[in-house]
Amino acid sequence: MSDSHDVMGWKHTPGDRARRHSAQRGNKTQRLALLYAHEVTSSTPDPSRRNERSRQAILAATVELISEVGYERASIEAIAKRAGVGKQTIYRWWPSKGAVALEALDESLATVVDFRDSGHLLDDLAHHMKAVTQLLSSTELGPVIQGLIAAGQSDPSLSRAHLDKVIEPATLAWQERIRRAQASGEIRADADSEAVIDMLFGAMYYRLLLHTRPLRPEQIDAALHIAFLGLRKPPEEA
Amino acid sequence: MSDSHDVMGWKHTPGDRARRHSAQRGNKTQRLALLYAHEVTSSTPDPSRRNERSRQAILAATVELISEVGYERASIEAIAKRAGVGKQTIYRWWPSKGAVALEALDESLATVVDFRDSGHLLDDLAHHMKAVTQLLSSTELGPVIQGLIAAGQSDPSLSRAHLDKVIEPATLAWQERIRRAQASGEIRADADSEAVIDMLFGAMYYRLLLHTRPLRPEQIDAALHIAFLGLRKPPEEA
Amino acid sequence: MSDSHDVMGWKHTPGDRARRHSAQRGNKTQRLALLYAHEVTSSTPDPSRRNERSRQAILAATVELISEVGYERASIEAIAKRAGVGKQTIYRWWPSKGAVALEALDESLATVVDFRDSGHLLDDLAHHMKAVTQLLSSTELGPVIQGLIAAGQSDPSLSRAHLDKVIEPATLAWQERIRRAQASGEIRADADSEAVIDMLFGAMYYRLLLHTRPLRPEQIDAALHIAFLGLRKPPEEA
Amino acid sequence: MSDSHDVMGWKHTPGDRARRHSAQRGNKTQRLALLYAHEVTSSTPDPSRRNERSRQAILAATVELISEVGYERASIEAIAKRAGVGKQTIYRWWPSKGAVALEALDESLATVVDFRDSGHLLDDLAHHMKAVTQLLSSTELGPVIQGLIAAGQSDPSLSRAHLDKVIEPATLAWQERIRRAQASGEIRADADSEAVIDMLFGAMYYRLLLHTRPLRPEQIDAALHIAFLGLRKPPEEA
DNA sequence: TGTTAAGCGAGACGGTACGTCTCGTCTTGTT
DNA sequence: AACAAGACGAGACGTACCGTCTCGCTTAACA
Repeated sequence: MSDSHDVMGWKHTPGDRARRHSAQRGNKTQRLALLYAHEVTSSTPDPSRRNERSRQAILAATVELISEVGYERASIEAIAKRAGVGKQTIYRWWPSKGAVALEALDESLATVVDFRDSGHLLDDLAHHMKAVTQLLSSTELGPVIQGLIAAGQSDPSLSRAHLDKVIEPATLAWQERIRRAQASGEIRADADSEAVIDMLFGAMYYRLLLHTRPLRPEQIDAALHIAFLGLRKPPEEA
Repeated sequence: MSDSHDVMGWKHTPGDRARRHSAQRGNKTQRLALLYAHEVTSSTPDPSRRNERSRQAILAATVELISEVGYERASIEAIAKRAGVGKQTIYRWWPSKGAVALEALDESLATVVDFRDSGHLLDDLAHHMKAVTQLLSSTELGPVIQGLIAAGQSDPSLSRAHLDKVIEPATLAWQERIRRAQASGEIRADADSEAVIDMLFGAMYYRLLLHTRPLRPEQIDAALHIAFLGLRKPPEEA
Repeated sequence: MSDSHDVMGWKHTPGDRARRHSAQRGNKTQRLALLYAHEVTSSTPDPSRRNERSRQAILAATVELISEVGYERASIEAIAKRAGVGKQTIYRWWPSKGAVALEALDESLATVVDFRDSGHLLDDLAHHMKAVTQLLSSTELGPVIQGLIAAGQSDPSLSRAHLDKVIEPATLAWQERIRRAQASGEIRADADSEAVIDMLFGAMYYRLLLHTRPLRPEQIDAALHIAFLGLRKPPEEA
Repeated sequence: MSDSHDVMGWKHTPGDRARRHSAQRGNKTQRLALLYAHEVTSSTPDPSRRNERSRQAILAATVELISEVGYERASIEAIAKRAGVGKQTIYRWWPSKGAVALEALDESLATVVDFRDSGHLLDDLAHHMKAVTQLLSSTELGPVIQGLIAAGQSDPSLSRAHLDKVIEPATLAWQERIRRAQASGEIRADADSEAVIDMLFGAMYYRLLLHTRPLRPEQIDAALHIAFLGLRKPPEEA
């Protein structure tokens, strides 16, 4: 199971690797995995023999290079050279540059983006969205994310993986949070939670990808202001 | 002036071409342009001698190829071959594949997207946004737009040109329209018109580019519903 | 005809190129060739547009590199770099490193090896074989020839081309010469001319390829001595 | 001494292995060898622990693969896989593919080629050369020998080993035999025995390596006919 | 009405990067 | 410690396109 190719073409499930390295060698999980060994194709590499040092060097080199020369011009060849690694070591574990970039992003992300429930939806949304804004504008990961989305336009499996690992975990959590706020009467009940997310996150990504204006935290406040009060003329002003 | 390179690197101003072709050959405007010929670099081509048949063939081949094999895999080499044209004829008039795609998009666009003012902002927005949704989801131009935005992530001049020709004309018009609605008291006055556009258009592009869910007209209604009423619990429900 | 692929996979007949360059542009031969243009496949390059400077640079770089680092370690990549040429320019005109080496050898050969008929077979053979010996021992072309024969062991078409262009023209001429000497009564009539060539040339190539002893002109005299007198004990000594 | 690297880079002297296997494990010869162990580098493997089954499998797989796909395309990787052996097991005991092929050839050879002295030089030469011809033309070992000589062009130590193990034992023996025939008056005394061998063996290898014509036993007779009688017109015919 | 200069179709060119292959070494766990 | 297995750094392979260039040809504007 942990060895089989996933939708993205990855030859392993990156999460398993982390678990492996945090566990004792030769433990039960390891032996269990061997029972499924017959399921894998002959060309599938063995994640338990993977060189963690190389993996880290590749991920680091990827983020560095992309932030230096941009996503497009960061070739796999250059990444390998910078990481002091053979090209094949990249191709062995990832199906494309995008997959490497996504894993690099994923690793950096855990610590960056939070999710908290203070009981006040708007405050929490503002806090989260400002963190995301900062991430998207950052010199390091901003270009990685832009490049990832760009590459996703012509690589459905990369787009899918990006959704699964990065986008949906957050959006689904927020949709759930919104539905709870509707149930508790904190906000109106007839709003489509998915549409709310599309609008709030969309506003950020629209600026990021269309380059209309620079992404700024103030934008978040303006957006939440509108989302909360609505455009309709307030009755008391009538 | 019509011959000088613009921000995108175009060797002509596409608009001039249209004007040229609607005018008689050899008229005064033409001759005037030649007076300025000494200002341009020696390699600047003469738009008055351009082969319109080739230009159309290139634009058509570009849209066809992109919709068939995707933006990335539609190489300039393949476009030239499909159009029955030499590569140099493309490089002579456009600086990049993206520039060709943008011009192709621009030509197709005029007829597709409208802008009307019925006096009812929400209705007009809904009408426009549904037209845009249809465009973005279309088999022909959808991939062109996606590819254009993707390419824009690593080509600022393309992104700029896309903004100038396609995005901003619409968004600026809508921002103006919103401000008029605020002035006339149709909607509340304290909403940032730019943020409104970011949210509404962002909601569409977010789905288009992140591939969370297919773009649907119903989504537009849900978004406008939220934008108009807001999330705040209506006082009468309290 | 002159444009079609030959046995070796060459995209042209090298000889034609020479003729082309010695002729006036746009002459009859040129126009005639166009009549046969429909015979060539779409991917066949057009020899009349070939860059002679590049061709010469490639051939020179090939010989240089091979004599410096040996045939095996002279990669096409390194040849291209040394010649200041794109790899594709090599692959466009030759099917393999061996083909380049063979053409380089062929061009150098014309001036090197002679064929003369003084009326005295043994003298002429000695003269020719010593020239060949010198060639095979030379620092420049020796390694090219060794490499060519080595590569020919696993590339039949290269071996074939080597035979056609270099080996057989000489051996067939000598076989014919031997037969004439038999007819004229200069040497005995019952010797198989082909076997004679195999033995004389074989003696040189045997040393070259098996590395038993260095190739030396004296060896030629010893071989011809045996070939002429034979091993049989002369009757007068009995 | 038996453990030290030889010219070829072998980590053992193959002959010792044979001796070892014919002896009881742990006998005196074995223990004696160990006394010299300190002379060898730390990475030198211990031949007494060598797995003979693997060695045989490797040699067999090598000959098989080469005869199936040719020398060039028989990679060490493929040989290891076919032999059911780790790559390191090959690299531990041989310095190159050629060394493996040579040992495989050497083992097969003992039984194939004979050397006899019936007192009639020409007959014995004919017999031996026809056996060699058969060997060189065989589907199994022919390609091995061709490949070995080809590889020898860019690997002097392989060429040297080939000479030492295969070529020179035979040629030296034949040179000696020829000298005896000269001493006994069986053939003329002024022929260079080395040149005779070069011519007779060269005739076979020339055909093998240059691919002028298929190797045939009849060729041997023609060659010996010439070598014996010589080309000179016999006086009695005058 | 012939001259001439630019656009054109075609495609060769010097390059870069691709994704694959094999090399010879290194690492891991088994025998 | 040799072994089977195979990951690793290295780098060449042959291909696909890039953007520039050069070649004849066609096609106007001018002379």
